[in-house]
Amino acid sequence: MSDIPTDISHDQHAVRRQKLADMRAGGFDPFRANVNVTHFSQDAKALYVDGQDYTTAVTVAGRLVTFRVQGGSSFVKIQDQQGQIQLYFRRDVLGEERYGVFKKSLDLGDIIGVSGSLFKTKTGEITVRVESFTLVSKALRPLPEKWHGLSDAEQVYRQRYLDLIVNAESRHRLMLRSKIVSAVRRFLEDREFLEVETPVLQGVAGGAAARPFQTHHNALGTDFVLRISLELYLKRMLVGGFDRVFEIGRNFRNEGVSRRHNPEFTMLEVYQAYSDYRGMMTLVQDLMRHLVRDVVKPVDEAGQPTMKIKHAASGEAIDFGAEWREVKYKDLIREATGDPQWFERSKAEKIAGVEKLGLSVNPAWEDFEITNEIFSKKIEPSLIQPTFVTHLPKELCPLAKITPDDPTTIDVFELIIGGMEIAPAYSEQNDPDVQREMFEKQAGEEQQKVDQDFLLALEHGMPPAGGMGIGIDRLCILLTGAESIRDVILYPQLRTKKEE
RNA sequence: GGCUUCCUAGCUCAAUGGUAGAGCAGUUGACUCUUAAUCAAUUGGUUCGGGGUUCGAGUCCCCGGGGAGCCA
Repeated sequence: MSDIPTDISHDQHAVRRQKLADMRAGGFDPFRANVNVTHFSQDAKALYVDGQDYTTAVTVAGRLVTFRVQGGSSFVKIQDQQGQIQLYFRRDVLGEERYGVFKKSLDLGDIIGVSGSLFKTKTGEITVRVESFTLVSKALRPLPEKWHGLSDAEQVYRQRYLDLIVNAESRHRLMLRSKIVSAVRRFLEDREFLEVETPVLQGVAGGAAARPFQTHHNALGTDFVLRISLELYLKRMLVGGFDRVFEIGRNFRNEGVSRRHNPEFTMLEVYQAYSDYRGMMTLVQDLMRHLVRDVVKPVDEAGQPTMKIKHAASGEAIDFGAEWREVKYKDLIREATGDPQWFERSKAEKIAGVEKLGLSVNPAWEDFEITNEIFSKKIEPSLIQPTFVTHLPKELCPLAKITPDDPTTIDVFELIIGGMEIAPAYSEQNDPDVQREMFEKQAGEEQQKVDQDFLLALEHGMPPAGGMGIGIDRLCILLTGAESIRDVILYPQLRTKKEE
């Protein structure tokens, strides 16, 4: 049958191709076969009634991940979306010929469907005793090592499917991401938020300060940029009378790649009319606690439900259940510099102060940029427990309302968890004249970057509103205890490999 | 973009500048309740690519490719 010349016996690809060729020569082509699956693996196991062996029939399918042949009986495991299930093949059940096919033509990695009945083994594992099986896809390439899995980072990212097959942690983490996104949708829909979709191709990259990707539309003869933020189009929805809207979508920023940055990343933005930044505080806290309690469901050492998740980078346990700290930006700066009069200091004094903290700044920077260097380099990374930083300097964001009793700050918060910015939120600026002034000041020489169409929309009247953005990737880093954004993105951006 | 570091069999990893090895996987055989099954035998290498130093390079040096970490 499988007459494999010894000179290819070392080449697993060649051996598998030979097995496929033999099968086809024998009249069976796995790539033309299929199976009518009745259950996923765990659902099938749940059907088993204790003491009632061989009474429940199931048809399950999946990838062969364990292969243990011992003469006339064999145990194998297949893996599907729900996990693994053990199968028991016996010569006296299947007959000499089919059992021979099972032993000779199947390999680890093949995808098979089997029909049989459930029983429990001596060691207590619910197993399918196979009465018939079909190969429905031949794996021509071998799986990575069964015990250590795949650990080469490059292969994990470039061939994520292999990582998902052999690394249970990755499978679990990336499935958890799906569940988190789904739960965010349901949470918002339950509160009457409408999900909308706004343009990715935009004429002006608004809503944030970042370098966009450029592209071109041939038929329109127009240059476009890929969006860097969802903000300005969602606010137009508020003008249009959609009072509670959100979008979960991809943003693109043409900047560095790091453990916390991927050029394309997923943002959630939420806008709620007649709310403000304080309303967003309640919303995000409720959302995050819901995600921890009902989706991530962490347990402590004793196996009891907890609201704490271990922060991979610091090893500290982040407690989502405890009261979240709220602190003003300026107080954090005064605390970090040990200078109660920091904001009254001259620029030269500020530069000296920043350098005393071991940071270097460009003397051409504005005062607020110098101060903000302390925030982003010293303060932010140290805020591991959930912290609302409020009343940021107005220069940091042109889209928020000025604080009524302090014209130098804005009514916003920045939620920091695990040393990362997770969610900024504002009381949204809805005064078209103030907004125009802020935009023009920010654009400076580049007035063409002002989104005039958005300002026109504001002139039609936007209700007062609270708005918030949440970086979904970073949220997933936190909630899954991942170390890098690449661990929560299925296909993180890598260099394309050049052919020799 | 800069600095540091890594790239060895399908996978996970070894190898003072001196004959490239192991485990898993593969191949052949034994084995009808295994759990990283076990037992016996056995195949498998352009050491990322190119150049250099050396009697001799996986190892040292240079150029290039890719990954990771830190920085910008």
